[in-house]
Amino acid sequence: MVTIKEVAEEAGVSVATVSRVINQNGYVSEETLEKVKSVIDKLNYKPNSIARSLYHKTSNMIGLIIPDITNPFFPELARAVEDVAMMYGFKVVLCNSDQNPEKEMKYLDLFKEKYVDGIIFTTQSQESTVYSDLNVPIVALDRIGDTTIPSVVSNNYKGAKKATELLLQKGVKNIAHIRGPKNIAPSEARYHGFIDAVEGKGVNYTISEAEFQLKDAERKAEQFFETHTGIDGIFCSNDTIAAGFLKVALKKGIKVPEDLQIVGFDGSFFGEFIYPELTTVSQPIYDMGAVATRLLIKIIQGNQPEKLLYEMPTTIIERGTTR
Amino acid sequence: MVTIKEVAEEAGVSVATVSRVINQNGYVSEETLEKVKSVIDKLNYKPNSIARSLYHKTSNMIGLIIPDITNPFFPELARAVEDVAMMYGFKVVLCNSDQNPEKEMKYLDLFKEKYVDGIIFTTQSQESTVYSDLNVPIVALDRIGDTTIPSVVSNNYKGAKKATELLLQKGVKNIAHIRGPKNIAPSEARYHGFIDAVEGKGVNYTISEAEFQLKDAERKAEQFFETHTGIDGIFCSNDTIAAGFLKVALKKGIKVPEDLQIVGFDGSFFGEFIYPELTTVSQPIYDMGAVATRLLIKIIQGNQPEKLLYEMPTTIIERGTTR
DNA sequence: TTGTAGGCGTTATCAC
DNA sequence: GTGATAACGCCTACAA
Repeated sequence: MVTIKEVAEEAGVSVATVSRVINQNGYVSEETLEKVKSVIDKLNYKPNSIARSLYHKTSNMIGLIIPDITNPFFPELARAVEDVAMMYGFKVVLCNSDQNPEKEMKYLDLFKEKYVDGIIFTTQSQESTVYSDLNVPIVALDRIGDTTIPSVVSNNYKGAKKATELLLQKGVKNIAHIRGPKNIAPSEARYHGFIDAVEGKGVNYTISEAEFQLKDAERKAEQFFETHTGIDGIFCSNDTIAAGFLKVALKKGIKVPEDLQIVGFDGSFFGEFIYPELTTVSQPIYDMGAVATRLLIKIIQGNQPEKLLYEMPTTIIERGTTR
Repeated sequence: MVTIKEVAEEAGVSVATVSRVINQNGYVSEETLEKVKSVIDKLNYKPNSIARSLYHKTSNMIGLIIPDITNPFFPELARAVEDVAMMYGFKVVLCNSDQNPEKEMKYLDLFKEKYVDGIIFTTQSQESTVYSDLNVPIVALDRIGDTTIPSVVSNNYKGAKKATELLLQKGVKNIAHIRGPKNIAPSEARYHGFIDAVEGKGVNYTISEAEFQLKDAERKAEQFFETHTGIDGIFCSNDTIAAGFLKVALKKGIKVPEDLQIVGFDGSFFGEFIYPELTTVSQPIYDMGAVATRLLIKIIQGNQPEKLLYEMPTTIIERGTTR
């Protein structure tokens, strides 16, 4: 690694002058400017960002905490964060928390040590690690509750309500909702959306529960179809659950969408991989990541956010599992 | 952020002593040890890793370059790298190169600036950015060609051969291979595996090509089924292509696996999401990431790798798309 | 317009 | 056993 000192020597000037050239501040004569620039090129000098960080207490890095990159929801989100951060000259450090508060704390410490300029975190669980006193700009993604932190979420309640209404409007008479885990905020919101769509409408409905995992969904589906008959519409709390129920239904010879209609939630890419293709409530995942990142950068740059809650709209994508 | 100096003052000792306590080297009397430790706890002092990096020219960070985290192959890989790195006290910076050499170079510069201790890169294209002269321990994942760099790959050739032989053994008479792009090494290796399995065996075979993307695969599948009749077995270069072909086949009312058998490659998670479940050649993705990371850390710690090429075995997972 | 020097937080060498 | 102190690479008052 070539240092600023070497550049200075080679150019026959002081390090201060080189520094001025790099940072384009202070006075530098045209002549020395050219000279220094050419030496920088010649030596392929790149300022050491560690040293810079030490001085500025800033790193041009954004820390991103997600539960698990292996969960299909997050790669796109992470990608959006990276892309936008990149555009503004920030780098991203990505960490998987596994919803484990200890791991989360560990990463937060890491971030502080590394002088990250800001943090975006996505954690669907409701137990709150302490984010308030860490004195770094922060934005929450897909999380509600902590009303003091600027948040970007999609409208889970409304999306779920619309999805349920779609099923009813398509003629479903006996509807089921397979809800997600109780301690996960979006799952809760979707449940309420469903309830508010069916309550008082004179339709039969039933509620089951499954984890956001294929294996568990399949297991629950097996049980479900044995104990429930006559169900002709299911709204699942996410696409993974929907995929599990669809699979089991097909295996049992149930005709989809003729005899059973299914709607998922998320707009995961794999919804198009399966056949019939999954009708789903699509979240603007990439946009959510992009909005959150822009918001964070704004705060980093010293501007106050205009509002604390950014609710992003969901859209229904009608595909093969509804008529 | 509380600094070593503040701890020293509070404890009534010099920074040198505090440093000794933190790093557990040099002599410190039992008494001062206790004193300093308690102050560290009380002030919740964490050594600043930027300052450490500056001194040590080391960062406890590993740089990971992948083409695109949005491609289902990579999240698991990234996860493995992170998990193993974590176990050894390293952090991971993840970057998406989009197979773009410029972006790659940019990240490599970033890594050098940040004193990363080592780099793992995965790039399926064969054009080689210059990795040799960057003077940082490096390991290649899923890439062949540059024989000077320690590499971890799965046995694409052998897996493809086995997959093809499986189809033949299941009674397939008219077999097709949908190969991946020509400039991607694994796709090339799988092609050769297929060829070597069918050549001279007296079976009819045909070759088509598709991108590793669902939309393109579907388009190619539409064309394929129109121009080819009597095909009763297809080996696809990856699971995404297989998913596309399966979808179109089902749409056309072709019975799978009765009239058409399909085998994919990768062992992507979504193979279980579709119905019938995809028979596939599974790569030990997580293990590949883990092995590469351990290898890298070994090199970082100054040990020479025993060999330059680590070939990981593939396994066939027979599921619903074969009889 | 340019250079000197102190400081960012930590570690390691060398005195004491 | 412990404490100054120089050094890591860079930036910026302040001096010249």
